[in-house]
Amino acid sequence: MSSGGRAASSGRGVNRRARDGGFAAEGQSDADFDGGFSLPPGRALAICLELQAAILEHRLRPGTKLSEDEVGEIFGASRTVVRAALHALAHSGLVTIERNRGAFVSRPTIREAHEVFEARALIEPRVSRMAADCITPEQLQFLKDHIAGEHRALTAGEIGKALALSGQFHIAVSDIADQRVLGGLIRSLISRSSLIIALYWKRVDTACESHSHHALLDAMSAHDGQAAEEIMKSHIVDLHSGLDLVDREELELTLAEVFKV
Amino acid sequence: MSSGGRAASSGRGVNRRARDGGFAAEGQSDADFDGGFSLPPGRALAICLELQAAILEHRLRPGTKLSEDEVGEIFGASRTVVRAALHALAHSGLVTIERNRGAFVSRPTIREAHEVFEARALIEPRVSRMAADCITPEQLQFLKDHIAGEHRALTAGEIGKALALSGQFHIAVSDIADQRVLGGLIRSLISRSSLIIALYWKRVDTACESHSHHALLDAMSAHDGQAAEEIMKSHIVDLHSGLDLVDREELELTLAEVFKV
DNA sequence: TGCCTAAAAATTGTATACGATTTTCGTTTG
DNA sequence: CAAACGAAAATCGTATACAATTTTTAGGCA
Repeated sequence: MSSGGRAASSGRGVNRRARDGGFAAEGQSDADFDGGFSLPPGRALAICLELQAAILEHRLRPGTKLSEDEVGEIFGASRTVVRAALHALAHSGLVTIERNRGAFVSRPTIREAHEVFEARALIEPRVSRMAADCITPEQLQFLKDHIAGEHRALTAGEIGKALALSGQFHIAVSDIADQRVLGGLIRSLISRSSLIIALYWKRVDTACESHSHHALLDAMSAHDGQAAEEIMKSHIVDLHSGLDLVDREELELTLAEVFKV
Repeated sequence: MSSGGRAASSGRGVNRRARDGGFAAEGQSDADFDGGFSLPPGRALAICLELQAAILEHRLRPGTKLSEDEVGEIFGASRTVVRAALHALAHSGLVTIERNRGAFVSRPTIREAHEVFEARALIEPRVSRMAADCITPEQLQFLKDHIAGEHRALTAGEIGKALALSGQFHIAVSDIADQRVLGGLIRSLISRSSLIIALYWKRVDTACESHSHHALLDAMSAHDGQAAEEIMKSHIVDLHSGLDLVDREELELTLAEVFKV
């Protein structure tokens, strides 16, 4: 059901009252994890993360309808909490809500696709440079393991999972740079990138992660900010040019089929 | 409200069903206007915009508690819709929600303040350049009128309103650049900037808008993208350095006092 | 057959009710 | 008198019920 373990978490939340308003929590290891949604922990967040994972792994395709009743039945929650989850996803851009019509997995337009990758090309190189300047050996190892995980998923044929991990790599980099504001923006852009890739990806085979991510890792291990910036820039430009940005119709499969009918 | 002409667009909402998912509406004159929140039009959106305006005009100070019952009573809505509004504001960063404790106007930390203005210094100059490249005479006039409005509010002593208008100027620029993705990011950053200014502003007198905004206007009217980029960059750096980023306690006034007791 | 109309079904929007958690405040006790 | 305890009040989290809107479907008519 839930993603993480959600352990006991003893005396947290005692003296971090209103002081740190708006800013993500301090020590989020795996228990409560906002995930970019500004939601208090609870079932709504859990459903959010579950749906987000499904969308990011391309198990839910853009355009799929997310009926409140249907989602509620699948996750055993009432419409109230499902609505909160869907609204949160809508704010993050993964879902589009139309009045009196319901929620759908967003279908980014071609224009938005261009803009998203142009925005990433502007923001992420800067963050990569910052990450390269301050990365620790432990973080370096973490990224190395992460890439290994990507590779494993790819060779196992789980390309949806591999793509999701590829996105998480970029998020991990921004976490290392310890830039929470830019990190939040990047998170949002990467989520939308996942939808764009689902719709407009041209060549599945392309080593979208391996080479560039490895090169970035090398630059970062050498603390070469300049190189990291350039590599990230060209990496994103490559991703952008790897898209086939033309209209195309698609058949949408229903929600129940995704979550093991 | 909106930036440029952006005409009527007659039969809207008919054949833009799921096709343009996730992307802000096309011809939003002033009726339905998402305002950055991905909410369907309705009372929740109305309350959102009302509260946002109050926060951006510094009539609601950071730290103020936004009780669901109280907000509901003030706007004549049930807690259900108020909750949706508060959650939307939370996602935009203006409000912080703590489980079982309620919603508060966010109190950005000093660190977040730095990051927000660094992010703006990265993104907005680029957008300014794009706007300078494609601005039309009508849009130029619109900005000119906008600045006049700022000046009017300032001389009338309505400094909260003046600051809000100053933020809207930056949003108008990004609308002119016709960059919706970057525009959305900028919107979010400017909202948070307003909170930061409310908390950490040093000198109220400083002509935070007049000079820089005028200079930017000149550059744009000459379609000098390079100059526009540099002016915006130094403008934001100026704003950043105009902050007094140290901790300070504040007395928070209640919600009812703001909306005419 | 094709199209328009209207009733029925499905789905979302909103309000209200109840349970869980937190906060407050009065009382007790060392 | 101060600190600690506990009950009452306030507030949020969630479920359910009803109203409004949309979509679908059945029927009638040219």
